[in-house]
Amino acid sequence: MSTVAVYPGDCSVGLQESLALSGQAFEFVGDQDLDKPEAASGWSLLIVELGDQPLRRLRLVRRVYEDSGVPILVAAMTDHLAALEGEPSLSDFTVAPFEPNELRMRIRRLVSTQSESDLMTFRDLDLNTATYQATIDGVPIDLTYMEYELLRFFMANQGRVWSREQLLSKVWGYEYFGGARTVDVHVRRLRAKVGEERAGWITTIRSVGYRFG
Amino acid sequence: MSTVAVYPGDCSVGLQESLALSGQAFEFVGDQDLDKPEAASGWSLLIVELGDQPLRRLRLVRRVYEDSGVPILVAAMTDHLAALEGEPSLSDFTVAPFEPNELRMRIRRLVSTQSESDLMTFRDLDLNTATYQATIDGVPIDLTYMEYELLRFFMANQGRVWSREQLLSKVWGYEYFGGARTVDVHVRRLRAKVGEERAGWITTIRSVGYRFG
DNA sequence: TTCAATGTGAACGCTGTGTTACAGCTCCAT
DNA sequence: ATGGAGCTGTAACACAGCGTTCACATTGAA
Repeated sequence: MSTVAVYPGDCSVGLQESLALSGQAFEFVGDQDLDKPEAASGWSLLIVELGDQPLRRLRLVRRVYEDSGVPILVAAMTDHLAALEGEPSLSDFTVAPFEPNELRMRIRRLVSTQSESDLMTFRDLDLNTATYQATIDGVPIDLTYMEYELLRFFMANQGRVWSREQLLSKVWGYEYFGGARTVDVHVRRLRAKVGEERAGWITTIRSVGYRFG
Repeated sequence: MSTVAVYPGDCSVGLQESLALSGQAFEFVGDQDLDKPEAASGWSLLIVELGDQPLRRLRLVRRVYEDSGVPILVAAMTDHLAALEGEPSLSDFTVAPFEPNELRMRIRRLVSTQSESDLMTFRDLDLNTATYQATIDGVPIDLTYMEYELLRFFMANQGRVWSREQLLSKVWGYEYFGGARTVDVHVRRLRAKVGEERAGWITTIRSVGYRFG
């Protein structure tokens, strides 16, 4: 599920060194691994170095991608870039000489973000600010606008106490005139929607305010 | 709609040369351009060089992305890579020294994701941008021009919420002055034409906007 | 015990959205 | 020109969802 595979097993020394320096665990794979139909199912990413067989390896890339849909990072020489043009099967590419920092970054982008979007996380609660969706353990919960905004503020500002007045001005807006009890009600609804076992994530600090996390 | 913008206008010589060699047309923009709220609506890509103000420019990147959703390519130094970690607003990045071939490739990848291929698909709905036809399960449905454009934008930019203002500027054009309710009506017409069971593909996010997929 | 602060449930009223109708417009055939 | 047909934007109305508030219950501190 989280294996980063590298092909071919005997890839260039430059790539090997950069991989080593990037601080990631890898599994080097050969042709026999790629031929197994279920091969890619355990991989979160496949890195393919074009090396001296760019066209052959590109065909390979295309096939593996179409079979498995696994993200593919191609390590190429400058001369091979033209061949990558319009190739839909590669998720990203990098050009020799391979630099550890860049490589590490590209790997993490591909591995971490299956869906490339703003994501805030607390335990098993995710908040996607691009899609305006909240999920618990992957299961979406639907929040109303204000519930969402309040939760977002809490998740972005964890660990400290916020008074009702502060919350009103920061979440509802500076110009807002309303009773402070409004906050209470929204906190209550949030607690209810995230479920009983998570309700404690929002702590009440008596006669002060609320704290998340 | 197909302008590639570069910020800052006085970017490094190395980047300028690579841009020139990459054989693409550019428009160099400054702060005043980015401050205009509808600025990015005419761009298909924004290239930002972090230069000597990495953090400030990263904030800028984040703001522009959240306002407009335009793809952003960051040109960075190796030292700045760590700051890009987990930044959802950047679509891609490249590391100095900037190489023309690589740059050109990354630009084309980003531009072409937005100006989609001839055939776009979502579930059983196909959009053939070459023939300007939409089909459900192979059966053609006829959409008016605006319905078609709206659907095309949605399919090319799935999964993220778009406010009515963003849709107006991105689908109708940045120079457009019109009531936001226009969007509602067109969304409704689209929903009606794709059929009841598919109407839910366009989700209404109350007091935010719409999301497709 | 007593009082203040907070939890809880329900009701009201407003805002945003769905829906329909229609007027202006372009385009095309007559 | 002229008529009609289709497309688009806007206004008007209806309705549902949601935020706010209130009343009452419960908790916790003095």
